[in-house]
Amino acid sequence: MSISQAEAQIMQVLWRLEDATLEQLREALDADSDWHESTIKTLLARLQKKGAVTADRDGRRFRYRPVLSEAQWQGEEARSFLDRVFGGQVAPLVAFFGERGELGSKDVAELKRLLQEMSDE
Amino acid sequence: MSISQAEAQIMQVLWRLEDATLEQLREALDADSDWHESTIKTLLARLQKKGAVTADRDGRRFRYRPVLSEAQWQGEEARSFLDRVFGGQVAPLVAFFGERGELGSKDVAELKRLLQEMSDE
DNA sequence: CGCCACGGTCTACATGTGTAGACTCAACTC
DNA sequence: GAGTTGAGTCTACACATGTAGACCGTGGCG
Repeated sequence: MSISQAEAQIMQVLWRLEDATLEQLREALDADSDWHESTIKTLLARLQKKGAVTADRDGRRFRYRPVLSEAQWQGEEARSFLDRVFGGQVAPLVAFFGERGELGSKDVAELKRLLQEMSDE
Repeated sequence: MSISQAEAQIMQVLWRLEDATLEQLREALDADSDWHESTIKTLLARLQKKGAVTADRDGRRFRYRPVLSEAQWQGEEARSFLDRVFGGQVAPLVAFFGERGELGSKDVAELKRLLQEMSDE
């Protein structure tokens, strides 16, 4: 099952903190979202139901821990995005950004370095 | 306004054919989807409402033509995907696929060529 | 020992989306 | 000229999602 955008925001925090209580989540999310506590609770419940996080009792509260890893999620998202929008190929995506001049020379250099590394192995 | 996944499938056909009647769409879509005619009609109506296609009368039927271009759509999708999943950067995406060994040597070569071109300009 | 607060669960509701039937209107056929 | 047929419009409905209130149970405080 795939997780929604709002759910992913919760996951981002969990990936960063490794695990967290509701309170920690509330604090962490306070910065970039203005969700009510209730909303966070709902999203957590949905994530549990989807099997993306587990909740282990820790005293009176629960400690939420990601089950779905960030890399796994990124992989799924990237795959479905590329398939949907760029026919499953990475090169056209890069070409696309290149053509639009959205890759600065620094990005180009960085990418070259990456590719060099890859072909060295 | 953004278009949904099913709507994008309709657009794919329109981008390929430049413009099309309902019948042509039905035929073209018959291959990869098993939508009822009604569904196609609904999606077309929604796309018109969103301003992504126009319908010009051509005799008794309408000729649908894309307003939203494929490149525009790809750009929006790519931007939102990268922001959401890879912090807005292309390099981490490429690195990600690289690490997972999902880039064959041919892909790497292709990407290198692209980058070479870019830095030549 | 009873109460309160906080965490957790249930319920709710609007909107978008996938999917499709029902209805209508104009044009081509006989 | 009237009926058929296909194109287009309206209505419908289930499910996911974003957002949030109501309620409930338990542990810590006084």
